[in-house]
Amino acid sequence: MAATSATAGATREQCDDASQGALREFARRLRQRTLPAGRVLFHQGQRLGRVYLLTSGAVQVSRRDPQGHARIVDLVLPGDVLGFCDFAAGVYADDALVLRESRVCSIDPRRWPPSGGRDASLPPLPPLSSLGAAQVQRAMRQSLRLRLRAPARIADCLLQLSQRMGGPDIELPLSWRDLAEYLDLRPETLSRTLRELERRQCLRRAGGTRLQLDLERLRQTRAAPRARQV
Amino acid sequence: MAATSATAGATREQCDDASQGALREFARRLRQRTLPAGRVLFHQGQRLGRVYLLTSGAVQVSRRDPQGHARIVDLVLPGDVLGFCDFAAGVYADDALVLRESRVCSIDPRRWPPSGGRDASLPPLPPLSSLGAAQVQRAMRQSLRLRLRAPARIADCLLQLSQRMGGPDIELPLSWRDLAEYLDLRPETLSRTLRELERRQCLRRAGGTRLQLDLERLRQTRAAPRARQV
DNA sequence: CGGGCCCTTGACAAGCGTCAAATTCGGTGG
DNA sequence: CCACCGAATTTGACGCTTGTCAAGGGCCCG
Repeated sequence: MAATSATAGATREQCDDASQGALREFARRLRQRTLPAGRVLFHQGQRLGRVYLLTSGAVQVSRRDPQGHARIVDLVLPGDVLGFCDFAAGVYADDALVLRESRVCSIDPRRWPPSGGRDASLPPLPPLSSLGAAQVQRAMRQSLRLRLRAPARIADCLLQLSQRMGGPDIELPLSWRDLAEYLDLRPETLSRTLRELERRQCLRRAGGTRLQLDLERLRQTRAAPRARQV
Repeated sequence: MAATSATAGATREQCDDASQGALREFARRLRQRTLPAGRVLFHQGQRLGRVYLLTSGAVQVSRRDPQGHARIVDLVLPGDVLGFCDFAAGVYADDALVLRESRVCSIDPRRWPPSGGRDASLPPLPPLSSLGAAQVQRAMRQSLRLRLRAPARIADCLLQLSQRMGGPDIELPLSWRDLAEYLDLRPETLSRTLRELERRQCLRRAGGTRLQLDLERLRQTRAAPRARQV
């Protein structure tokens, strides 16, 4: 049972992988900029000028709630699209902050696909819409993730990170505190659950936010049913 | 405090309203089909042919989890876009089921904007991308909703329904059981929380899934902080 | 050295899930 | 029209998960 579930999870991952890989492939044919950590890509309320495609590094997207507290609503990893959700409104609804030095393609939606991308020997650049589709997928995955219990929620997030970073040894692009906020957990709960995952040998903490993951055990944790089956 | 929060919520609603209203306006210029309740719009795994725009009725989107249990991941209301998330993959990832007789515009992404829509006296039809942006917005709202406690989560959902249905008296397009599943609550919890909302005079149940809402009180419930502020 | 922030741990409480059972409701057949 | 069935909903009792509060340790930086 756990085995089949873990397999199904792996299938979903591969699907994600394919999509991200394709976007990264396309990104290679575009002009990229390198941005230092701490740079702000865009502010809430700013007029929308660009849609971004991340090829390395990490970006966080946060939104102020009515109480004025900033909530991290999205974590953008290599291969992800950023800023698309504000396309229709014409105004950015969130703040985007570069967490680690990142390489991004800055895309002007009005000039897509770019004329520089015309090369008959290569497959055509995807329509702008398919970039949007990638962002819907990410938002949907976060919705599904929030329906999991703390251990599975964390496992799903770490598995995604390991895919994008390309290996089982990763360093988080944000603090534990911010990761907790992104996963809608309290820092105390995250800390306790990590200890529990460590006890189950799903991962090892190697100083700071560095982690060594056991992908197979993490998949089992993610696939563990929310409760005893009826 | 509660007042400002409620106001901020109203602003978000108006923003949503504008976007949905715009899409509905555009939909009026397209050919529409009427679909009876129970009709399946598309199946998981089916090759993607169309993107849909709903102008009346309601559609649910569900996905099988690894245990084979269908989870309702999206509720599509008038003015919403449907099926866009599968654009890039070319295959539908979910099942879409018509809950109530609905009118939909069926959009072929390869032929957009349609030549029939060319009329110099009207504003141009929006790019396909902006339809995608609308769906990202919806997925993001569901993510934010799942971060609320049960009473606020239900209040947010009911407020959205009342907007789209155009008044404080609404009839849910799905059963309580399915609404609970959509909101990631157990039916028991939904039932108990509804009783509590009724006690607070946020709503009255008028038989079956018919409801009379007190929008102002619901906004206050939604805006109530998750916990005592530090 | 001192202060502040992040992370951790413990104790406790609240919220929600789980189970079991009662009740309501819609539809069906007599 | 009424009895009956099954599914949906409701209610109660209870327990697990997570949030909350308080306190302490480690680390960086002034």
